[in-house]
Amino acid sequence: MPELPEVEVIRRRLGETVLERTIASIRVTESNYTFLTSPRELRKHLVGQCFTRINRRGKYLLFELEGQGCLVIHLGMTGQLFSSRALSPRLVQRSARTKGKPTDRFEPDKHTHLTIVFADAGDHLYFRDSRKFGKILWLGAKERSPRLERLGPDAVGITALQLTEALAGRRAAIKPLLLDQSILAGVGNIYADESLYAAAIAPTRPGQDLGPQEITALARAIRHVLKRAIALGGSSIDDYLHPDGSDGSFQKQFAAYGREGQTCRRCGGRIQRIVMAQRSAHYCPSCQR
DNA sequence: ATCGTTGCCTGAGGGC
DNA sequence: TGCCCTCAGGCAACGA
Repeated sequence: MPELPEVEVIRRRLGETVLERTIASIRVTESNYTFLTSPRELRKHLVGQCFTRINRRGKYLLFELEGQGCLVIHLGMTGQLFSSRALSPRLVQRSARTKGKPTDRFEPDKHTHLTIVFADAGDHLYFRDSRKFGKILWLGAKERSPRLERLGPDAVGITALQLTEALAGRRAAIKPLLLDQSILAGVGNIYADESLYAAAIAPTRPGQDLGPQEITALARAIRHVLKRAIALGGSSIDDYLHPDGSDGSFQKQFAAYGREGQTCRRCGGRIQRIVMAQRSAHYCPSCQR
């Protein structure tokens, strides 16, 4: 599930595929996919234009057209963005499965909702999203999107002061608070668990009960965990892959997430999984306080 | 204002 | 082998 590090890695690596190339056409699959901006409208804005820059806000990617606005993409749970040159056995297997026939390379399938074709006849860009939680919309230069306006400060640069202000008066547990994109933008379930582990704070602690030292430690842990994950290319579990089809490797470094029943690397205790706000939280009850 | 819950969606994996 | 069930979770919308 793409969170800030995965989205950032895609942002950095997608440049060579999409920047400064004239868009020839936009293809939509059999799609009953819900485009927040209709494909017709997207075509109107994009065809004949070039993306000049890719920005990121939390988990949102913003593909800018100089001065005109941007194509906004949120990957949701299973969204993927990759080049038609991507060679990935996993990807090929999946498209073969959904197409019901064996193929030796990726072919757009029923989950491939959008294809951006460039005029230079090089590779094109696919957006694929089996669970359809992803979002695609056009945002004009002077338009504002409530989705983006709502976002809190970007998690990778979160300061102790920002976190202190955000947590003041919050009775809810710290774990669901970290997942709230209006508090800080970019953290999802994996990195919330990993950050709380790194800061040795239990996910069940009410936000307002964290002391200054704990908040400082937590802010530092969030920044550190996210940067380290970016450096390792993100976490490839389930659907996430790089635009070229390769995998990230941060999943090999998980200390808490997905390690239920395994030994805590810090204190030798046992990692536990509990459910909070309908989501799993993994932590070590003996050293996360 | 804040908090917790629900629904959206489909593939994977377990049990039988 | 195949069927049914449950689970995964980002986010908006909802009710309390």
